[in-house]
Amino acid sequence: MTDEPTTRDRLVQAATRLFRQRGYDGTGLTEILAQAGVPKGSLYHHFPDGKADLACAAAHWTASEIIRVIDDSFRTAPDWRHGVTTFCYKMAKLFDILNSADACPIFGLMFEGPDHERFRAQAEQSFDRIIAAAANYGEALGLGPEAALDAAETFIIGFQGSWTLARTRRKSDVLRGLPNRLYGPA
Amino acid sequence: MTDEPTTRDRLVQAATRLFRQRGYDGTGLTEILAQAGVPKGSLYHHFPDGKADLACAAAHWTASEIIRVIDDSFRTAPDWRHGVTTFCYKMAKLFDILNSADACPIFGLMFEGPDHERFRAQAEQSFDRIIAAAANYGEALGLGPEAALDAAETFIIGFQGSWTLARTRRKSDVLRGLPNRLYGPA
DNA sequence: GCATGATTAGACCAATCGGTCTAGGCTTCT
DNA sequence: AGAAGCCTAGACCGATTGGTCTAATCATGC
Repeated sequence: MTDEPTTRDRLVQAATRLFRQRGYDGTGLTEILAQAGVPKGSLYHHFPDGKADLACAAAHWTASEIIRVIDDSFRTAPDWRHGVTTFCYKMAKLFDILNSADACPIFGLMFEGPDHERFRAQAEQSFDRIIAAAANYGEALGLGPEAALDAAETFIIGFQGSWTLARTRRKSDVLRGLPNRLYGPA
Repeated sequence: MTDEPTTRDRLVQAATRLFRQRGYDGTGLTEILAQAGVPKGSLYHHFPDGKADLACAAAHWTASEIIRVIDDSFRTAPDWRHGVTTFCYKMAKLFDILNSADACPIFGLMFEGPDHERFRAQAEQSFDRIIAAAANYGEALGLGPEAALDAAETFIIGFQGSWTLARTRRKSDVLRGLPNRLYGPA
C-alpha cells in the first residue's frame, strides 16, 4: 500500500492535462504515455478501447474535480451569490496557475474525435452532474427546486462563456467579474 | 465574371465547416480539399503556410458572418433586449440547421493546433470585433459607452456558454432562453 | 518452489498526416 | 503568334498517428 497513484490514475491525469491543452486529436498517445511514464501495453490493458476510453475517463474525472470545487465553495456559503463568487475566484486562481492557456476544464475536452455521439453523451452526463451539484446547494440555500436548477444552469453557462473569453485574453479578471454580471453590482 | 465562388473562398468555407465539426487537428487536409473540390497545389498557392493560414482565414471569415447576423438583429431593434433576442433566435435556427452538432461558430475553431499564440491572437481579435459590433448597437440604442461594452461582453459570454450547453443537449431551447436568463422574465 | 493470472514493456504495423515539388494548362499581355 | 505568370493538378515524401501482438515480469495462491 503506497500512496503512489496507480498506473491507471497517472494515465487519466496525464491525459486530462494534455487534452485540456491541445484537445483530443491534438494529443498523441506517445505524449500521454511519456508524461504518465507508462508503456503502451498498460494503456490497452486498462483501457481496451484505447484513446476514446481514456478520454471518457478523463472527462469523468474532471467533472468530479469540478464538483469538489463546487462543494468547497458552497458548503459554508451564506447565500447563493457568495457560493458563486467563491467558485469563480477559486477557478480564476486555477486559471492563473494553468498559465491562462488551457481550455475550460469541463467543456474543453469532450467534443472532437471519432465516435462523436459517445463523447457527446459523456459530456452531457458530466454537465448534468455539475449542474445538479450546484442546484443542490441552491435548494439548501433556500431556492425552490425549479429556481435552483435555473440558477445553476445560468451560473454554469456564464462560467463557461467567461472562461473562454478569459482564455483568449489571457486575463482571469473576466472570471472574477462574473457574479457582478449575473447579479448586478455587489 | 461568374458568380461561382473563387477557389480561395471554397477552401475557406469548406475549412470553416469542417473545423467547426471536428476541430483543427481532427480535420485532415485531404478532407478539406475533397469538399472544396480543389487540389493540394492550389491550397499552398493561396495559403503558403498551409493549414494554419487556412484556419486563420476561416476564423476571420466566421467572425464576419457573425457580425452580419448581429447587424441583421440590431439594425431595426427598438432596444437592446430586442436585439439580443432576435440574435439568439436567429442563431438557434442556425443551430438546428447544423444538426445541433457543430461547435459554436466563433469560438470553436480557434484554439488547438501548433503555434498556439498565433491562434490565440486571431481569436482575441475576432472576439473583439464581434463585441465591438454589438457594443456599437448598444450605444446607438442609448447606452453609455462603458455600459454598452459591458452589456455586449455579457451578451457574448452568455451566448457562448449557451451554445455549448445547447450542443451537449442537442436542444436549441437553451439559446432561445438566454434573454430571460440575462434580463429576467419578459 | 511452482503455477497462474494480472500487469508491464516495447517492437512493430498499416494508415494517415501535413507539406514539397515538378508539370501542365490557362489567361493575358505584347 | 509567342512569351510570361498565375493557378491547377496530383504524385510523392518522411514523420507521426492509433492500435496490435508477443514476451517478460510481477504478485499471489498453493
